[in-house]
Amino acid sequence: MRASDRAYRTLLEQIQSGDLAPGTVLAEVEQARRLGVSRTPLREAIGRLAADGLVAQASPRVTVVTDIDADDIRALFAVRRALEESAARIAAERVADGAPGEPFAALAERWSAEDPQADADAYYATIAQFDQALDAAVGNDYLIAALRTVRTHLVRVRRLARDNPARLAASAAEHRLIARAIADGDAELAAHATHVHLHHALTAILASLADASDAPRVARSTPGAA
Amino acid sequence: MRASDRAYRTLLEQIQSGDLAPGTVLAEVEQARRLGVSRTPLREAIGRLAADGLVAQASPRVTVVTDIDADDIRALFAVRRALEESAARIAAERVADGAPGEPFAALAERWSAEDPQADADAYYATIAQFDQALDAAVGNDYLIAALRTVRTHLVRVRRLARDNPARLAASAAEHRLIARAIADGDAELAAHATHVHLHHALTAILASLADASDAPRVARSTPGAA
DNA sequence: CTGACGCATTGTGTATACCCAAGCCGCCGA
DNA sequence: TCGGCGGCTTGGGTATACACAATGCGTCAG
Repeated sequence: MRASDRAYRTLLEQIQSGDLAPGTVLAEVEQARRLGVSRTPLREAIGRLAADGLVAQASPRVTVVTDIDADDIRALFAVRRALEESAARIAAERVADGAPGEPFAALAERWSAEDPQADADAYYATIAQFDQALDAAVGNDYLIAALRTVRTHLVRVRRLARDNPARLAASAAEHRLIARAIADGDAELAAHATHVHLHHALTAILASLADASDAPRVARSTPGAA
Repeated sequence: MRASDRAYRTLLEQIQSGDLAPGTVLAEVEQARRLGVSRTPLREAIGRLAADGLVAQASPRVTVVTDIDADDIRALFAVRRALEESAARIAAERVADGAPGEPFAALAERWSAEDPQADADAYYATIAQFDQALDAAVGNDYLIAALRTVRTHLVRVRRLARDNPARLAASAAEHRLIARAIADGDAELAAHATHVHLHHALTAILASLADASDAPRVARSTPGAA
């Protein structure tokens, strides 16, 4: 693998996981030394992160990890709603038009069979499979690229708002409906179920954020509302 | 301005204008020499173009200008529909919620007053102003970034499909309705009028493409159907 | 004559050196 | 003592040198 790819993946992971907190300054020489690559591939990695919106130029000389607040999450979900509703609708239409619906039927089965107590990691792994099936079903590179950007940011949002088991179970049920609708070729239901799911997801995330600001963690990097 | 920015702008312009035809191989040393910059900033420019989807790695060693066909245009419009309908709806909602609607009222006026015989350049200049007003009204950086990518590709699509005066006049009327709906804060009308406009635009473009393949230009870079 | 192997060439990936601009600190003058 | 100016330091932008890998062509063997 190329050094620039390694640098990108490493920085992406560390930003998404919060190891590199929002506001952290990414100096080229320092990061290059830390990641064991030279400045040239590191610059390319930072450029890609900037294109993703995960870092930004605070001033002509300093690049910082971008922050994400409740307004960002609302804005992100507005885009997500637009793209995922379309994706669900198109996928269902294509299934109705003869494309294979088995992957979605299988996922719907997974979500009904799966232990609702399963941990968040298993849940998100299944979500990733669903996303992959959706991408394959829509077969639209432009849409996939746009969704990829949204998902990149979404990883950070999920970290900000830890899910509770009840929400996870409800979310699984919502996804079961979406997957079933796509498998059945019901475009309108797939789109509306997606809308409903995203509404609940956004509500839960914002509520979780409000809780977190009421009882902030120790060693919180940003001052918060407290 | 930075050398990498100059290289990016120049290459972007030349790809969008067709000076660099689809399939053209972009070798680093050759392009760096041609644009009068060194390989380092040129690599950054090519990287940005790759992120935009305007160039792609055909093989590990060759980067080529991507092609765009009827299927690409349909895929692009699927994304465009999702994003612009949302943008129009959100803009109208925000106007209804107290945001200034004057820019859209002024644009609606422009489109009703404007000479329907006006040339395509003037038409697209007004469209650009409308896009700018829309971006400002929605105030959603994630949505704006996604729309920016779509518009980047759209420039190439417009070049492929030369517009006729009748379509330009009809399109102006469609935009007048959209702008009025936003100015009036009518979100549903704004979204549906956008949907209708994009349907007509896509239909006209595909028809124009079909005409063009019936009577291909001389010196056409790709063999075409003829 | 054909196919495979090896060498040469070319171009990308990476490292590094140089240059310039911006920010900061200290000094001087008011 | 405070404000402004100038130099120094630091870091990003660019150019270039070097290394490696892939591709293409030529040659040799079957």
